Amino acid sequence: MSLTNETEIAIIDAARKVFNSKGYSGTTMEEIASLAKVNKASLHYYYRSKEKLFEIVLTEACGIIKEKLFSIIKLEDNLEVIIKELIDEYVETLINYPYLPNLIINEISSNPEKVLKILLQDNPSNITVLRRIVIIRNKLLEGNKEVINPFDFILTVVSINVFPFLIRPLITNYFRMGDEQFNTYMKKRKSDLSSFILKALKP
Amino acid sequence: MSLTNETEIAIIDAARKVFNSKGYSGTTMEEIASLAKVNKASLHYYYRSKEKLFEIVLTEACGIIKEKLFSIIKLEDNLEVIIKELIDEYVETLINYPYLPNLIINEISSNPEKVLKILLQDNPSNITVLRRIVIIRNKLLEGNKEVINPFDFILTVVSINVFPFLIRPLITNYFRMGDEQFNTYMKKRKSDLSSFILKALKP
DNA sequence: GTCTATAGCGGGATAGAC
DNA sequence: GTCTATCCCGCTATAGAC
Repeated sequence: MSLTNETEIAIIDAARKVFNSKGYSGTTMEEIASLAKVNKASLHYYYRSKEKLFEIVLTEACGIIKEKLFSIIKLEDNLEVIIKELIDEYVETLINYPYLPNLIINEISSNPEKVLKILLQDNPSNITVLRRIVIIRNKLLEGNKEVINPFDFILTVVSINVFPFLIRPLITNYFRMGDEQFNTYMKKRKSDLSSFILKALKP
Repeated sequence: MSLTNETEIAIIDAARKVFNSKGYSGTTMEEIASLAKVNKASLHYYYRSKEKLFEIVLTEACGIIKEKLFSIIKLEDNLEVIIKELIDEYVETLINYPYLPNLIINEISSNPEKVLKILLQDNPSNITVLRRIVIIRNKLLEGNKEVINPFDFILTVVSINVFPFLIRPLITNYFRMGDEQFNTYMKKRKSDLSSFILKALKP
């Protein structure tokens, strides 16, 4: 699965897009093939089945989440830096990989155990997320800021960052904006959010 | 479509559940029928087609959103009361109608215009949401609290409340909790959230 | 109004030519 | 490695008995 071949890449690229907007059962191999500009049979030649193709897209998505969004925060940073980096990390990742949220949320509602398994594999103790929580807890305690528990805090930050991307089509449609405008808005929102959150944590 | 009939209700109840967890194309009429304990042909007898059945479930869901989540805030309340009520409204509604978030999010990614249309119909100027934004803006200004623009503010509050319900299966699986425990957690979180947000708004 | 049987088709998958 | 043709299952939908 080295993806050196042009056709292979074209298929995966197309698969991501279609799976993202239509979900697993909503997409047809036909549609992926036509978007990738290859023959339907080629999909099976390269990836055996629809299931396997989806598996690859899903695993890849979880990989990005693990790599980009579960990454450990540096211990030496202060809370302000940590929050800014956390928000930055999320917004930039979701702008670069816009198909991530829908893909994962869809799979969570039909196969939560599967998503959990992929997210935790090679990492059975889920060390990075737990460490992140612990580090944040310590930072909160340092400043006597423990009005909120660290899991709640992470959940809140993730919610604020991910949810707007989930309802992006609604927002862009309502305000008649394009994707670039939406991205600009989300980027601008980063600094507003971090000052909002920091203020909430002040003792 | 008066839903006086037991069978009719059983079908709709089943349809909501299946459409929620599997999405439109992931659900089969067969599955709805067996969950409702009626014959497959009865679904067509009562609702003509899968499409029409889904339409009803979707419209009903949007109706709940309009009625419960777009409702106008009382002008005379202060910001603290408004925020508490907003959060309360969301959490209680999502606990009572757990299928709402997935259903809508799914449809947003495939048919954003359709969702917008249903949400705005009988309400073309989208007056309640706009009024809510305006009221909150005024309340923010009263207290000199305008660090955040009111649309951002609404988006943040909605994100914080809705997102956890979207990843509920992940949370309940990871922490090995049941739905009741999850609901208790979300209820407890209400007061934490409102003090968190209020703090963030302090000048 | 509820059942069984079946029509009809869309879509995943494969065979086999090139 | 890429194409066309085709198989075949599963699903929506309907006909028709009861």
